[in-house]
Amino acid sequence: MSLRVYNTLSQEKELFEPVRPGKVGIYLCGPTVYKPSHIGHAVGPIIFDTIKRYLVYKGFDVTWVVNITDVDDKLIVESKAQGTTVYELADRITAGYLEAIRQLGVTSIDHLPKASEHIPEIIDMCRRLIDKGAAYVSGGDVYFDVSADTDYGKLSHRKPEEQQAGTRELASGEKRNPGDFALWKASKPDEPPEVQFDSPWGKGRPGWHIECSAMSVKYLGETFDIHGGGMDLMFPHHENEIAQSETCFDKPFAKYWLHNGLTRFNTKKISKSDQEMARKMGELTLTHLLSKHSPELLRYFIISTHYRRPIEFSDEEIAAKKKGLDTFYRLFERIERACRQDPYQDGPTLEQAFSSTENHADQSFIRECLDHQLRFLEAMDDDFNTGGAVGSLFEMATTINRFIDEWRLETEENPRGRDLAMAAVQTLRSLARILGLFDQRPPRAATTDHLVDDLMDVLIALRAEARKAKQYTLADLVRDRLKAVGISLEDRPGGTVWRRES
RNA sequence: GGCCGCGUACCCAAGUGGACUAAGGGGACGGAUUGCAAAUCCGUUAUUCGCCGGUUCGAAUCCGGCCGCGGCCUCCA
Repeated sequence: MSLRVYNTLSQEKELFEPVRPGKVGIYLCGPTVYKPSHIGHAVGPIIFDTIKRYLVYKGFDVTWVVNITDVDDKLIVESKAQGTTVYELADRITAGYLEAIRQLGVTSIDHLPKASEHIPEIIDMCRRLIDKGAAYVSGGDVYFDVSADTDYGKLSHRKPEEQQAGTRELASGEKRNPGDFALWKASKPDEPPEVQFDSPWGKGRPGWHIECSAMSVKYLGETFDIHGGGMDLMFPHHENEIAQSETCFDKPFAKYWLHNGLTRFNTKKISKSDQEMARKMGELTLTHLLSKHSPELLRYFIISTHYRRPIEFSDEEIAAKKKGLDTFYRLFERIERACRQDPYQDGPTLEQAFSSTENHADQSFIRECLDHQLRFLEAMDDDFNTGGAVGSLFEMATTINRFIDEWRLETEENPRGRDLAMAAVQTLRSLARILGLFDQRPPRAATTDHLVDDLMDVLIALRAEARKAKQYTLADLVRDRLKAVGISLEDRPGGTVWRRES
């Protein structure tokens, strides 16, 4: 099977072949850390974490870089407004961002370079561009000369002269062309000292795009495989990165450009600065969402749609997705009861344990599960189609549930059947882990107070007595009252189990 | 105005030239199971993929036009 990825450069799906055989370099544009991260900021990290996991699964040696932009106009404005320093603000926001994505299972980032820690590299790159005649100094600023890049616009498929360039007034009488962009910005007198760096052109700070070019070269080389980011970054940010880097090194920059769709609320892009969005922003913040929903649910919500498609965020949709996730949690609980083994403990998969079985009844179950596995992998090979992959996990869950039903594994001793079912669950988990799901048992929503467990045992025992005596009114009363306080009872073949609804 | 993306059932969402079935989830309805529920399983819920044309033996899928929604061209994940 071969991996195909959609490349924004060519606007079609291409066969994925890394620049250096066996090795893959990925650069993802991270946040500018001036305000708390929102749900949209989590999409890139979650998708690319999944992409890296899949590439590693396929045997590639992957290096993944996510930048932190901590020197920028917005940070200067915001830190002043808050009466703090640029770095205090940046550190605080960065910490919140990293903690949020860590909770969301984004664990595979290799480097998290900060712009402020790469000033020498940035200055060096500016100097090289000036030496090449592709950039010019003007009043302490350094601008990239867009006309020096003959194929400028190839990523976003637009020509600079066709844009509404006249609308952009900026304080840039010094630019030769309206399309030229700042590589280096001269410090203004009122700017905080911590963002005034020495340079050959006087005190100043990096422009917006240059840090990505400088840092990607440092960690991934002049040419690397995958560059990612939100679709809103295609122009001008990514376009300018290409212009700088390719002009500087005379080599192709990133081979594949992957752009994720934007998260929307009420059909509008989250982070848009209108009043309605401003009012809603607090609720769309990662910190707030993580206090309301489990990280696994948020990750599953994002992963259940193809990454290029825009996602509409709503409480209704989150609630619907939660019910889907519960299907898997219930299956794991069921397996645990039937097999008296922890399904979150890694064990042999079907392929590992039952590759050559003679039993006919076993064979059809194994074949069915492996067929779902194949579908999962085919979906992932098709431009990381996580939505399709999730679908095959549901089908595998149904297959396993049916097997448990048909073989009555919950009530009848059947060691072989239980081994098969457990191995199938391990197969499912081995795939889900590529998506970053079901790696660990989700923490119990309730308090872990043993008194609650003991009291529930008492109630269930009393209700069992009532049922035995056919006092169903009483038995149902217990169940209804518990339901009202958020506890549901299930009378299963092996006994009554209870669950706290969260 | 230019460039880009999206439009599949009640909702979410795969599929992007022919097979398998237009996946899967939520919801609703019916059945098995259950004392009744819950959970689980089985079945039903798109003869049709925004609209109109075209190409083709064959189109949700390719081409053209139109309509609707959104993004970018200024800071954005």
